[in-house]
Amino acid sequence: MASQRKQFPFFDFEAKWQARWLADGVFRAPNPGESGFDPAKPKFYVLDMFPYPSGEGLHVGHIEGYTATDIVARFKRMRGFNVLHPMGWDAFGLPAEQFAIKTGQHPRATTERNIVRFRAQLQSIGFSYDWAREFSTTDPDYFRWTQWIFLRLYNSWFNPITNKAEPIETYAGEDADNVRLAYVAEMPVNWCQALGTVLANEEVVEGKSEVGGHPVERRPMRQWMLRITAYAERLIDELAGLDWPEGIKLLQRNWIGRSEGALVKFAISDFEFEIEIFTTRPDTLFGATYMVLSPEHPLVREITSPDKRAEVEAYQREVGSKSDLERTELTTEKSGVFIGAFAINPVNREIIPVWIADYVIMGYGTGAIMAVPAHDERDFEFARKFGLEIRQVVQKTGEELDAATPLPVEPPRDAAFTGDGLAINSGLLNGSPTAEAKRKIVAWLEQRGLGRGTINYKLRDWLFSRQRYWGEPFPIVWTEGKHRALGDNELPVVQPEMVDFKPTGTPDPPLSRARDWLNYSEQTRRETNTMPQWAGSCWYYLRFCDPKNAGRFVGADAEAFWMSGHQKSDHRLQERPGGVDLYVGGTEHAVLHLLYARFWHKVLYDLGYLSTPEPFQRLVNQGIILGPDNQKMSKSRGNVVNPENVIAEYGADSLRLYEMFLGPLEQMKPWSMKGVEGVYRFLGRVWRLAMEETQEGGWTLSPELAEIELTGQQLRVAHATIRKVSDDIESLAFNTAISQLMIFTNEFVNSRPRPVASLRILLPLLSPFAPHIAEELWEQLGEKFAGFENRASSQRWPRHEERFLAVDEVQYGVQINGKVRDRMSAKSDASNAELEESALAAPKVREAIAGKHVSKIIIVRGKLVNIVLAK
RNA sequence: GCCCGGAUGGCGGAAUUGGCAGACGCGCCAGACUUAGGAUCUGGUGGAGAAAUCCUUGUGGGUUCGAGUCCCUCUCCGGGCACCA
Repeated sequence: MASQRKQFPFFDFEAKWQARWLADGVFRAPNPGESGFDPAKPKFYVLDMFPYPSGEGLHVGHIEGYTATDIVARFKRMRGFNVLHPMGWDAFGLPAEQFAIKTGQHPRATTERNIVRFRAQLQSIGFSYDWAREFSTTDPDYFRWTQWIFLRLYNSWFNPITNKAEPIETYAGEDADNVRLAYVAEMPVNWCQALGTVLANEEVVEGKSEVGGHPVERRPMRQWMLRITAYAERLIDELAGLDWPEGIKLLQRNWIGRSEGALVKFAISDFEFEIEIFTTRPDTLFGATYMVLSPEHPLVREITSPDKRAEVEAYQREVGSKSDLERTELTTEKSGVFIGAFAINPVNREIIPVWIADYVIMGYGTGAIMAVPAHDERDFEFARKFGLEIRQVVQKTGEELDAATPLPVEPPRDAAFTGDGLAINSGLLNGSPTAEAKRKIVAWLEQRGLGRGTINYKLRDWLFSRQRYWGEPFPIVWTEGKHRALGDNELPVVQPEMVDFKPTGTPDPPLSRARDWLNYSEQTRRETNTMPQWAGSCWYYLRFCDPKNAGRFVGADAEAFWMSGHQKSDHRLQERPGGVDLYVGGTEHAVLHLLYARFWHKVLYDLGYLSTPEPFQRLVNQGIILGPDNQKMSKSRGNVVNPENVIAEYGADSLRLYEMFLGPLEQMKPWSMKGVEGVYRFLGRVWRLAMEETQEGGWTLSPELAEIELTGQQLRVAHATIRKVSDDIESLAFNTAISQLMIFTNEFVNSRPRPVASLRILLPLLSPFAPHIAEELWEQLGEKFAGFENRASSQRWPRHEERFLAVDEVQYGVQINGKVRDRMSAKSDASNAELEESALAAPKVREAIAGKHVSKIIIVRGKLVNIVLAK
């Protein structure tokens, strides 16, 4: 294969154009106020999820998303937009640190080497990034502002009255430390001994670390937390206005997990205590036959009866020693212990037993529930196992309910009924449908101060500290056990140079060994945790707007321009909500990066630093590219396609084109080398539209080229192509855009002489997809023909004209009872009566309808005539 | 278990959103040019059948003049969540 002669000399011109684009700064996007900035052009911000520069280099999955955005960026530029299309590096993280430990090199050194490789690879594919905006999250000039944003979080609180973040000075309560958006808490966290760090829930898969598969245990530790829960409501509500895939919105909604319900207070018999429970089914209060507390619930110690104490403590120990893995594996078998206490049901003063069980968890709601076994599956299972009463209080609608003669109702035997129905056995609620019963009982509880309606969220606060070296240090110092923020003027806080940055094997972070650095002053020590990798990616899209700004995280003018919501389309001024106009990346970030970034963005917006409430207006997820064997690409399967090999064999344009031709962007699809050859041959045909091979094996302009008019058919194809390619790029349907470019090329391949004008149309259309070959042919043609000035990539995008698309004869299908029986052609302006007439005259139709009665005729103009026969 | 998404020729995929299923590409077959073809070009190519014709969008039903597209049932594949009260 390697010896095969190339269809066109991509190896000569691809690198040449890449160098020229860079040297001439063709894709520089000047900011407002800079020279070359044109305020008349509307802005378009098209962003990739920037990569973690691993040692593996770029893979084909990166390139899929990056090519898609590059096509859009190039297209929008040609359409007259100010296009912001940046690239950078998300370079903090565990792999770099682990690799550094293994090889004994500093993570900064290996990171920099990986960045050089990634940059070279991206440039070898011809992406039109504005490289002047490149940065890495590991640059002190960048993470100084990451730390600065952390200080904004630390120095603000969420005011529930205004429903937004405000400076901490506006908080009138006692201890501001209780409400800061960044706070310290002692809590059980995922500790991984082997990695020597805590991990976020998302970094733990089935009880093991996602990286390396090491065991993870729960351990209470003092950690930094971010109060993302304060934004739960807005993070859900404001999804509505975003142009995101519905699936991703749903994923975020489920992750945040909003549920409406009520808090209800149960008094404890013989104690002063009350226990508050959360329920989504207050309408079933009359069916509560026992109560369950989480084993970790603080009141358990207070109300357990002396004779149950030993048993209760044993159960607590047993649960506490279980890993999350064991706890979830045991979902089938319920366990629990009666603690010898009784609660009083506020609606009927009934005395019910209080249990503890690990199916109630401390982190959700109040860590306590009322159990209604007849109408909750878990309670049902538990009640059956321990022989507790099951009392039906909701009747399925459809079952006849006789209000006069209530109700010897059989308790359910095999399953709980969890649906909506009519309340029964429920005092004042009897006969009410579920929704109404909920309203009634909540009002009843609120009147008596026994409870209230509320909304609960699954979302937890974000564990924000890691015991690592290779991350952003916190701009925090500790004096006598009190934390305090450093001043903005003390940023950046840079990690000390360390030779040994291995995990300590204890919860003490590596930075705790940096003696000199650690001592901020005589009395004061630095915080030694570092931030998680997500920190840097929470705001990088903002920094891209103004990456060199030394005085602010992003200049106000630059932010207002690139993140603005006003967007002038070609035809009219549109009001849009603003933010990044197109953001492309993988689904794996659906609930992590994308949620975290929205949270930070809203805080900064609330505090007046930003002009828009949401960062990413339109989001698109590219589908995974599978190996040729239809399996996920992985080294162990040996089915990984290396893009470097593809470029060497077929060129960068073929690689770009193939990844886009493969199928719809958002769909999962397998790689095929044969497919690469297909688009490669197509580019060869494009090349030969303009070029002819010489005796010596070089290339010269084709002598067939001439300044002649396009035929009617050629014009029709050309303008249909302009229209389809334009529409398809807007809707990111690149595969069909490319097939239309193929149709165009096939139309002209055999025309001799060949109109040069065809290339004036084709090359600009092709240039977003295959920019190198388009530039090269444009330049070659300019040697001899007029109308090939500048570069293909800087041409105005062609416009189609409807008049060239018109045809005067249209083919119709003629159906009988919906089945095609014949075809006919008709003038495009033929009347319906004429169409009917000629359809009925079609030979096969006459045959078929002979002796039958035509009951009606349906005409779809331009498509078909359907003759319906009476039965 | 629950929630999303998907299933169309030998293969990747098209189908203006209810209107002639299979665009474009791969593969395959035949031909042209050629010392040669694993280059290029031309033609053919959903299945069955000699043909007329019949069948065909995972399964089974329904709505409609007309269904890949809408509704219901089931099967399989991919992803997410997983005692969230």
